[in-house]
Amino acid sequence: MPELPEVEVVRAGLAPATSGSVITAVSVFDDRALTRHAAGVADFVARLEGRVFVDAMRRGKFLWLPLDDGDSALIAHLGMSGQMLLRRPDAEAERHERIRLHIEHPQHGELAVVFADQRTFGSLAVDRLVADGPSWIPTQVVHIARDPMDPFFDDAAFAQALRRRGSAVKRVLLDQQVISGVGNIYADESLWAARIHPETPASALSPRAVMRLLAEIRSVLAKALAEGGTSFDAQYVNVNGQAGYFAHSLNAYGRGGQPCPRCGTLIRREAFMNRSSHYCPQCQRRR
DNA sequence: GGGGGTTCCTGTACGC
DNA sequence: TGCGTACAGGAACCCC
Repeated sequence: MPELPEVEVVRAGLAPATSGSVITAVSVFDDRALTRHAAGVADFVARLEGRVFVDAMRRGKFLWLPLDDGDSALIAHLGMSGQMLLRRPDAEAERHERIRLHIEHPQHGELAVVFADQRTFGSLAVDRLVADGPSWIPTQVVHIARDPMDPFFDDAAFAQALRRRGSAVKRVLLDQQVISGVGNIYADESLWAARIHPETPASALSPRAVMRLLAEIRSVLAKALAEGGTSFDAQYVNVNGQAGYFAHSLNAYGRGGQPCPRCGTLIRREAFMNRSSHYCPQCQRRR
Protein backbone atom coordinates (compact mmCIF):
# COMPACT_ATOMS: atom_id res chain seq x y z
CA MET A 1 0.00 0.00 0.00
CA PRO A 2 1.65 3.23 -1.02
CA GLU A 3 2.62 5.30 2.00
CA LEU A 4 5.35 7.94 2.17
CA PRO A 5 8.35 5.71 1.27
CA GLU A 6 6.54 4.11 -1.66
CA VAL A 7 5.32 7.45 -3.03
CA GLU A 8 8.80 8.91 -2.63
CA VAL A 9 10.31 5.99 -4.58
CA VAL A 10 7.81 6.69 -7.36
CA ARG A 11 8.52 10.45 -7.29
CA ALA A 12 12.25 9.91 -7.46
CA GLY A 13 11.78 7.43 -10.29
CA LEU A 14 9.58 9.74 -12.32
CA ALA A 15 11.62 12.93 -11.87
CA PRO A 16 14.52 12.25 -14.26
CA ALA A 17 12.20 11.07 -17.03
CA THR A 18 9.43 13.63 -16.69
CA SER A 19 11.25 16.84 -15.78
CA GLY A 20 11.81 18.73 -19.03
CA SER A 21 9.45 16.44 -20.97
CA VAL A 22 6.69 17.79 -23.17
CA ILE A 23 3.32 16.03 -22.96
CA THR A 24 2.48 15.06 -26.52
CA ALA A 25 -0.77 13.12 -25.98
CA VAL A 26 -3.06 12.00 -23.15
CA SER A 27 -5.35 8.94 -23.23
CA VAL A 28 -7.97 8.37 -20.52
CA PHE A 29 -9.38 4.83 -20.52
CA ASP A 30 -11.38 5.03 -17.29
CA ASP A 31 -12.74 8.32 -15.97
CA ARG A 32 -12.92 6.89 -12.43
CA ALA A 33 -9.20 7.63 -12.41
CA LEU A 34 -10.11 11.34 -12.58
CA THR A 35 -12.36 11.59 -9.53
CA ARG A 36 -10.08 14.36 -8.25
CA HIS A 37 -10.47 16.27 -11.53
CA ALA A 38 -14.02 17.61 -11.29
CA ALA A 39 -13.96 19.34 -14.70
CA GLY A 40 -13.88 16.01 -16.54
CA VAL A 41 -11.83 14.15 -19.10
CA ALA A 42 -11.75 16.72 -21.93
CA ASP A 43 -10.63 19.49 -19.57
CA PHE A 44 -7.96 17.22 -18.05
CA VAL A 45 -6.54 16.41 -21.47
CA ALA A 46 -6.66 20.02 -22.67
CA ARG A 47 -4.76 21.25 -19.61
CA LEU A 48 -1.93 18.77 -20.21
CA GLU A 49 -1.31 18.40 -23.92
CA GLY A 50 1.52 20.64 -25.12
CA ARG A 51 2.68 21.49 -21.58
CA VAL A 52 6.10 20.65 -20.13
CA PHE A 53 6.72 19.02 -16.74
CA VAL A 54 9.25 21.05 -14.80
CA ASP A 55 9.67 19.10 -11.54
CA ALA A 56 8.40 16.24 -9.34
CA MET A 57 7.25 17.06 -5.81
CA ARG A 58 5.67 15.21 -2.89
CA ARG A 59 3.96 15.88 0.41
CA GLY A 60 2.87 12.88 2.44
CA LYS A 61 1.23 10.48 -0.01
CA PHE A 62 0.46 13.17 -2.60
CA LEU A 63 2.71 13.48 -5.63
CA TRP A 64 2.65 16.27 -8.18
CA LEU A 65 4.45 17.33 -11.33
CA PRO A 66 4.39 21.14 -11.77
CA LEU A 67 3.76 22.38 -15.32
CA ASP A 68 5.54 25.11 -17.28
CA ASP A 69 2.56 27.48 -17.09
CA GLY A 70 3.86 28.27 -13.61
CA ASP A 71 0.60 27.88 -11.74
CA SER A 72 -0.67 24.33 -12.21
CA ALA A 73 0.48 20.75 -11.74
CA LEU A 74 -0.50 17.20 -12.52
CA ILE A 75 -1.27 15.68 -9.13
CA ALA A 76 -1.47 11.99 -8.32
CA HIS A 77 -2.75 10.10 -5.32
CA LEU A 78 -2.11 6.37 -5.61
CA GLY A 79 -4.83 5.38 -3.13
CA MET A 80 -4.60 1.69 -2.31
CA SER A 81 -3.25 0.21 -5.47
CA GLY A 82 -2.25 2.99 -7.85
CA GLN A 83 0.95 2.70 -9.87
CA MET A 84 2.86 5.22 -11.96
CA LEU A 85 4.92 3.32 -14.49
CA LEU A 86 7.44 4.42 -17.10
CA ARG A 87 7.06 2.44 -20.29
CA ARG A 88 8.19 2.50 -23.89
CA PRO A 89 5.72 4.49 -25.98
CA ASP A 90 4.48 1.38 -27.78
CA ALA A 91 4.25 -0.81 -24.65
CA GLU A 92 1.17 -3.03 -24.34
CA ALA A 93 -1.57 -1.84 -21.99
CA GLU A 94 -1.15 -2.76 -18.33
CA ARG A 95 -3.89 -4.93 -16.82
CA HIS A 96 -5.52 -2.06 -14.91
CA GLU A 97 -4.29 0.81 -17.02
CA ARG A 98 -6.52 3.87 -16.54
CA ILE A 99 -4.54 6.74 -18.06
CA ARG A 100 -1.52 7.00 -20.36
CA LEU A 101 0.53 10.14 -20.92
CA HIS A 102 2.81 10.21 -23.94
CA ILE A 103 5.83 12.38 -23.25
CA GLU A 104 8.99 13.36 -25.07
CA HIS A 105 12.15 14.09 -23.16
CA PRO A 106 14.98 16.12 -24.75
CA GLN A 107 17.54 13.38 -23.93
CA HIS A 108 15.56 10.17 -23.33
CA GLY A 109 13.18 10.59 -26.25
CA GLU A 110 9.61 9.28 -26.27
CA LEU A 111 8.20 7.57 -23.18
CA ALA A 112 4.81 6.64 -21.76
CA VAL A 113 3.75 7.46 -18.20
CA VAL A 114 1.12 4.88 -17.29
CA PHE A 115 -1.29 5.25 -14.38
CA ALA A 116 -2.60 1.78 -13.49
CA ASP A 117 -4.88 1.13 -10.52
CA GLN A 118 -6.65 -2.07 -9.56
CA ARG A 119 -9.00 -0.78 -6.84
CA THR A 120 -9.57 2.67 -8.35
CA PHE A 121 -9.08 4.54 -5.07
CA GLY A 122 -6.28 6.47 -6.71
CA SER A 123 -6.73 9.45 -9.00
CA LEU A 124 -4.94 11.98 -11.15
CA ALA A 125 -5.95 15.63 -11.64
CA VAL A 126 -4.62 18.91 -12.93
CA ASP A 127 -4.75 21.37 -10.06
CA ARG A 128 -3.84 24.99 -9.43
CA LEU A 129 -0.76 25.78 -7.33
CA VAL A 130 -1.00 28.16 -4.39
CA ALA A 131 1.69 29.63 -2.17
CA ASP A 132 2.37 27.79 1.08
CA GLY A 133 5.14 29.59 2.88
CA PRO A 134 8.29 29.22 0.79
CA SER A 135 6.78 26.60 -1.52
CA TRP A 136 3.92 26.16 -4.00
CA ILE A 137 1.46 23.33 -3.50
CA PRO A 138 -1.74 22.17 -5.25
CA THR A 139 -5.02 23.39 -3.71
CA GLN A 140 -5.97 19.77 -3.03
CA VAL A 141 -2.89 19.37 -0.83
CA VAL A 142 -3.34 22.55 1.22
CA HIS A 143 -5.09 20.74 4.08
CA ILE A 144 -2.43 17.99 4.25
CA ALA A 145 0.10 18.41 7.05
CA ARG A 146 3.79 18.40 6.25
CA ASP A 147 5.30 14.94 6.49
CA PRO A 148 7.97 14.04 9.07
CA MET A 149 10.73 13.95 6.41
CA ASP A 150 9.92 17.55 5.43
CA PRO A 151 12.60 19.98 6.76
CA PHE A 152 9.80 22.37 7.73
CA PHE A 153 7.89 19.76 9.76
CA ASP A 154 7.11 21.33 13.15
CA ASP A 155 7.90 18.83 15.93
CA ALA A 156 6.46 21.08 18.64
CA ALA A 157 3.20 21.59 16.75
CA PHE A 158 2.92 17.81 16.30
CA ALA A 159 3.36 17.28 20.04
CA GLN A 160 0.77 19.94 20.75
CA ALA A 161 -1.71 18.36 18.32
CA LEU A 162 -1.34 15.01 20.11
CA ARG A 163 -1.90 16.64 23.49
CA ARG A 164 -5.22 18.04 22.22
CA ARG A 165 -6.53 14.71 20.94
CA GLY A 166 -8.28 12.15 23.08
CA SER A 167 -8.46 9.62 20.24
CA ALA A 168 -6.32 6.52 20.03
CA VAL A 169 -2.79 7.53 19.05
CA LYS A 170 -2.92 5.26 16.01
CA ARG A 171 -6.00 7.03 14.72
CA VAL A 172 -4.22 10.37 15.10
CA LEU A 173 -1.15 9.06 13.23
CA LEU A 174 -3.41 8.14 10.33
CA ASP A 175 -4.92 11.66 10.26
CA GLN A 176 -3.12 13.32 7.35
CA GLN A 177 -4.01 16.74 8.75
CA VAL A 178 -1.85 16.07 11.82
CA ILE A 179 1.08 14.23 10.20
CA SER A 180 1.11 13.06 6.60
CA GLY A 181 2.66 10.07 4.88
CA VAL A 182 1.95 7.49 7.60
CA GLY A 183 -0.50 4.70 6.78
CA ASN A 184 -1.52 1.49 8.48
CA ILE A 185 1.78 -0.34 7.95
CA TYR A 186 4.14 2.36 9.21
CA ALA A 187 1.79 3.38 12.03
CA ASP A 188 1.95 -0.19 13.39
CA GLU A 189 5.72 -0.40 12.87
CA SER A 190 6.43 2.97 14.51
CA LEU A 191 4.20 2.23 17.52
CA TRP A 192 5.89 -1.15 17.95
CA ALA A 193 9.34 0.47 17.79
CA ALA A 194 8.30 3.16 20.32
CA ARG A 195 6.63 0.52 22.56
CA ILE A 196 3.32 2.35 22.56
CA HIS A 197 -0.06 0.57 22.49
CA PRO A 198 -2.05 1.73 19.44
CA GLU A 199 -5.18 2.42 21.53
CA THR A 200 -3.37 4.74 23.96
CA PRO A 201 -5.15 8.12 23.94
CA ALA A 202 -2.82 10.54 22.16
CA SER A 203 -3.29 13.06 24.96
CA ALA A 204 -2.06 10.51 27.52
CA LEU A 205 1.42 10.29 25.98
CA SER A 206 4.18 12.08 27.85
CA PRO A 207 6.23 14.67 25.90
CA ARG A 208 9.12 12.22 26.02
CA ALA A 209 6.97 9.43 24.57
CA VAL A 210 5.77 11.71 21.77
CA MET A 211 9.34 12.57 20.80
CA ARG A 212 10.34 8.90 20.96
CA LEU A 213 7.40 8.07 18.69
CA LEU A 214 8.30 10.80 16.21
CA ALA A 215 11.91 9.62 16.12
CA GLU A 216 10.75 6.05 15.44
CA ILE A 217 8.37 7.22 12.69
CA ARG A 218 11.28 8.94 10.98
CA SER A 219 13.54 5.94 11.46
CA VAL A 220 10.99 3.46 10.11
CA LEU A 221 10.18 5.64 7.09
CA ALA A 222 13.87 6.17 6.32
CA LYS A 223 14.66 2.44 6.50
CA ALA A 224 11.67 1.60 4.30
CA LEU A 225 12.74 4.22 1.78
CA ALA A 226 16.28 2.81 1.72
CA GLU A 227 14.84 -0.63 0.92
CA GLY A 228 12.62 0.66 -1.86
CA GLY A 229 9.34 0.53 0.09
CA THR A 230 7.06 -2.30 1.18
CA SER A 231 5.60 -4.74 -1.37
CA PHE A 232 3.36 -7.65 -0.39
CA ASP A 233 2.21 -8.48 -3.89
CA ALA A 234 2.10 -6.65 -7.20
CA GLN A 235 0.13 -3.80 -5.59
CA TYR A 236 3.13 -1.59 -4.99
CA VAL A 237 6.00 -1.32 -7.44
CA ASN A 238 8.40 1.41 -8.51
CA VAL A 239 8.19 3.13 -11.90
CA ASN A 240 9.93 0.17 -13.52
CA GLY A 241 7.47 -2.34 -12.06
CA GLN A 242 9.91 -3.65 -9.42
CA ALA A 243 8.93 -4.51 -5.83
CA GLY A 244 10.47 -3.04 -2.67
CA TYR A 245 12.12 -5.13 0.04
CA PHE A 246 10.93 -3.61 3.31
CA ALA A 247 8.26 -6.32 3.82
CA HIS A 248 11.15 -8.52 5.01
CA SER A 249 11.97 -5.99 7.73
CA LEU A 250 8.51 -5.66 9.27
CA ASN A 251 8.37 -6.36 13.01
CA ALA A 252 4.64 -6.10 13.75
CA TYR A 253 2.53 -5.39 10.69
CA GLY A 254 1.13 -8.55 9.11
CA ARG A 255 2.79 -10.73 11.78
CA GLY A 256 -0.25 -11.59 13.90
CA GLY A 257 0.31 -14.89 15.77
CA GLN A 258 4.08 -14.79 15.20
CA PRO A 259 6.62 -14.06 17.97
CA CYS A 260 7.58 -10.47 18.68
CA PRO A 261 11.19 -10.03 17.45
CA ARG A 262 11.98 -8.22 20.71
CA CYS A 263 10.46 -10.41 23.44
CA GLY A 264 8.97 -13.50 21.79
CA THR A 265 5.38 -12.84 22.89
CA LEU A 266 2.93 -13.54 20.08
CA ILE A 267 1.99 -10.44 18.08
CA ARG A 268 -1.71 -9.67 18.39
CA ARG A 269 -3.89 -8.65 15.47
CA GLU A 270 -7.06 -6.71 16.24
CA ALA A 271 -9.74 -4.98 14.20
CA PHE A 272 -9.31 -1.22 14.32
CA MET A 273 -10.98 1.47 12.21
CA ASN A 274 -12.20 -1.04 9.61
CA ARG A 275 -8.68 -2.41 9.24
CA SER A 276 -6.15 -4.27 11.38
CA SER A 277 -3.76 -3.27 14.13
CA HIS A 278 -0.74 -5.40 14.96
CA TYR A 279 1.10 -4.98 18.24
CA CYS A 280 2.97 -6.84 20.95
CA PRO A 281 0.82 -7.11 24.10
CA GLN A 282 4.00 -7.43 26.22
CA CYS A 283 6.15 -4.61 24.82
CA GLN A 284 3.23 -2.31 24.07
CA ARG A 285 1.23 -2.33 27.29
CA ARG A 286 -2.12 -0.60 27.35
CA ARG A 287 -1.93 2.24 29.87
C1' DG B 1 -14.07 21.41 15.49
C1' DG B 2 -13.23 16.82 17.69
C1' DG B 3 -14.77 12.07 17.41
C1' DG B 4 -15.87 7.97 15.19
C1' DG B 5 -18.27 5.34 11.73
C1' DT B 6 -19.23 4.53 6.65
C1' DT B 7 -18.24 4.41 1.95
C1' DC B 8 -15.92 3.83 -2.38
C1' DC B 9 -13.44 -0.50 -5.20
C1' DT B 10 -11.49 -5.16 -7.06
C1' DG B 11 -8.57 -9.27 -6.70
C1' DT B 12 -7.37 -12.90 -3.70
C1' DA B 13 -7.93 -16.33 -0.21
C1' DC B 14 -10.67 -19.37 2.05
C1' DG B 15 -14.64 -22.14 3.72
C1' DC B 16 -18.34 -24.96 2.50
C1' DT C 1 -15.35 -27.09 -9.32
C1' DG C 2 -18.07 -23.37 -7.99
C1' DC C 3 -20.12 -20.19 -5.17
C1' DG C 4 -20.36 -16.82 -1.40
C1' DT C 5 -17.92 -14.06 1.73
C1' DA C 6 -14.23 -11.79 4.27
C1' DC C 7 -10.44 -9.01 3.71
C1' DA C 8 -6.93 -5.50 2.25
C1' DG C 9 -7.11 0.22 3.46
C1' DG C 10 -6.55 6.07 1.97
C1' DA C 11 -9.25 9.65 2.53
C1' DA C 12 -13.53 12.06 1.78
C1' DC C 13 -17.75 12.36 3.85
C1' DC C 14 -21.34 12.18 7.23
C1' DC C 15 -23.66 12.78 11.63
C1' DC C 16 -23.30 13.39 16.60
